[in-house]
Amino acid sequence: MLHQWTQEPSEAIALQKRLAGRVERRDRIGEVRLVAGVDVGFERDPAAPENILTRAAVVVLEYPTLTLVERVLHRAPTTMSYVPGLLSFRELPAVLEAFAQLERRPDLVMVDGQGIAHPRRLGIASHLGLWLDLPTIGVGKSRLCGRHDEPPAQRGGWTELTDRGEVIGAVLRSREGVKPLYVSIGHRLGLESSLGWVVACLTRYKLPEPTRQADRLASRRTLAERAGQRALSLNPSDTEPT
DNA sequence: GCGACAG
DNA sequence: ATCTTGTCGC
Repeated sequence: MLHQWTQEPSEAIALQKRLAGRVERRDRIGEVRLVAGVDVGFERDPAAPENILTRAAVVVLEYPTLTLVERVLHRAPTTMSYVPGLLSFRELPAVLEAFAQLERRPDLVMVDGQGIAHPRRLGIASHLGLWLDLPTIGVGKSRLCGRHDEPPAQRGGWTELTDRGEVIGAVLRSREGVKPLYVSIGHRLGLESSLGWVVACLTRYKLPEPTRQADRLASRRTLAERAGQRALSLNPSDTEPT
């Protein structure tokens, strides 16, 4: 499947403004048995180091056991550079290709990035939710916009993330002693429910299992890179043996 | 005009 | 996001 997305900032912004009105901020979700996690990473093309490849990772976990049941890693040429606020236009094409390769359709999707906690209320989690017509949640590791107080120190504590007089998300302490997570509505789930699902998928780490597993897959070193690392640790010297 | 700015 | 080794701490 080929998705030729707009690379024109003005067009992308206009589209975001139109789509934002279609995002559903209330619960519209059925029984959850499969939860997906999405994350994207980048790597240099081994064949042509001057080119950068986008790596879209999607994992599907069974709920509530959080057992991995499926995973897809899709590589595609990177078409657009990173522009704050237009992340989905850079990463979604590859993510959609990955979803197309999935055998099972998840009931809920957690995305590494913002949902409506975005200048035009259409972060990558919301954009993906609309495209797939699935409930989604934005789970970001840092802030794009909005203001907030420091969330309580204990696990599960959270404070509101507000912007222009509107609550656009929550800043959640997913683990003690670590930077909080930025949770926001993606699509078809309210904020309280979104927080509930994220907390329900937390184990012993900072990230909930869906995005943590997707993270591992997206940033996993390639076989060649791992071979290189082994060579380095065995060869404290400089050049690689040929 | 001056900062801020998911990944 | 990615480039990168060791290091401080539970």
